[in-house]
Amino acid sequence: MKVRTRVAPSPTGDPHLGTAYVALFNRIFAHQHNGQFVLRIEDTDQGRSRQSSTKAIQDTLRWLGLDWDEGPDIGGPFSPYIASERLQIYRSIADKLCETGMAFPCFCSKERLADVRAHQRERKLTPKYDGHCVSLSRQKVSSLKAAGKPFVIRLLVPNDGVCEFHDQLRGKITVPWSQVDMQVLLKSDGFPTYHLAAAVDDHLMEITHIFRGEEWLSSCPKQQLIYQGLEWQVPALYHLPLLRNSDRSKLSKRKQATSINYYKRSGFLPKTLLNYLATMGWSMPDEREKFTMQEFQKHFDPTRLSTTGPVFDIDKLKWLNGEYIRELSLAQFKEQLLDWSFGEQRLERILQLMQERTEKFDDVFTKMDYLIGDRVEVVASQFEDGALTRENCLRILEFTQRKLSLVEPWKRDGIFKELKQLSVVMNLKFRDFLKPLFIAISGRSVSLPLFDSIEILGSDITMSRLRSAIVSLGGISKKQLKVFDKDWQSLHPHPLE
RNA sequence: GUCCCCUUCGUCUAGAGGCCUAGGACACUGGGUUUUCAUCCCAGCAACAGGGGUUCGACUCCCCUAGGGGACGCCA
Repeated sequence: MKVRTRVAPSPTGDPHLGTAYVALFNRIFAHQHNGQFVLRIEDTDQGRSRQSSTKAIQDTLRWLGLDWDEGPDIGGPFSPYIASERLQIYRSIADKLCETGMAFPCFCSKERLADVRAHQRERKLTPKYDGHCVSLSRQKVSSLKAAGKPFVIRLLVPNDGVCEFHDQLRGKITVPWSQVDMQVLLKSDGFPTYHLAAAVDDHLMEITHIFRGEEWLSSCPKQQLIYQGLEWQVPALYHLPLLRNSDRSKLSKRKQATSINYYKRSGFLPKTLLNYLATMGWSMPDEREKFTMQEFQKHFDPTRLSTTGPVFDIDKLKWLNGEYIRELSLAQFKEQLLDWSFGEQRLERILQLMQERTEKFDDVFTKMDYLIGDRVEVVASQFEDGALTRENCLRILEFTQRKLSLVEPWKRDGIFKELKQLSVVMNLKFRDFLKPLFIAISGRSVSLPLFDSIEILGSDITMSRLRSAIVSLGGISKKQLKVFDKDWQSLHPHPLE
């Protein structure tokens, strides 16, 4: 049997560990069966999709060694592999679904929908579309369209009965249709939603097996409806457990570093990450935990996949990485270390800052240490000797995180502008405002220029240092976070997001 | 709130009815090797969520409860 798998990330934000996790299993399974592994970019959200993110996803997957047989940059027999270049396809499928009565145009306003959902929540019902436009007559539809009224295409979902579908790891799953929303398939901007795009592309690209996150389990009924409406064969579905934070919630940026680049910049080897990810929810028959991708491919067996959500444990990741580091030859160690520390022009960037601040060569390395490796651990007392209270420091660190998460591109001048403006609206002297940031970023109150440092470190490391500084200061309580949220709102009358 | 999924040491996991006195790994603790540290070696700590069934026998099968997670968007 011909096996084809895919990973279909949306290019929003930083390349996520979850993407690598899912890509790994899809790729290994396809290659184990002499099949193809496809990378497809689902940029179906015009508002949030970024070109830069598409590139970042490809770069990091390649860095990990998770390269693909067909994809946006290398093409393939089912080109194009970018959703936004396939709009015509989705539209014609959506039309087809409308013609056969599997879907219908909906002219409801967002306000009305929000209203309906609010009422349903009040009455403790599952919030979903109320069927308002289901039985619009053809004449009515064409006159509304002619009048230029914006509309979406929705999937028609049965009122009663149950949906049955199959997950390879969990077996038969049944969901009452009454719980399934009449999902939008085509948005008013003419773009498909992920549900439509994924179903259509998977079919047209002849995808046979899908390994994806468990978060998609509840949308299976909708997808199955699309498949059945078109008389398409549903691919074999394997819903992998979700990677978890240490508190067992779904791995999230706020609680833990989720960006693959963070792990790269922290000095983990690609093979460590792949090996570790492979042990999340899967185990070798002989229980060995350290293995190569060749060994993984040889022994991978989806029936050994477990369904409980594994906590992503950095301690164990560090141990594994140590194992791999120690087995490097000295030459390899040297080469890889130098590339990691000074690659990508980093040394030049740093030395530019260093030269004018240097009197003797032996000053250099102690001053730039925090840009190369991890900074020293910070303690609360370091923040306390200035003009700011602990709470103010926390507020600055927290707001800086929020500000920086919106900065794009990640360049010194833009970062400066944003933070300068933040200090102004916070009504703080810039000097005072910067103090906790110097400590958080460099571990010292005096260091190389802050904004250059932040640019050189990159967003992932910067964010993690800010987060770690917040922890060192005792963290932000729920109550405090509420206060901060309010303050943040008042500083930004026109929300940035 | 509703629906769906999940439940073995703190964490990752082995376990497909008797092999379980529940095994391994990380972390932690103690000891040994080593000029220090790290590595390495040895030892220790530590779990079947609870309750009902089924069975001669349940970590393994079924049900209930509890807990955790996810989904409920013109996000993916």
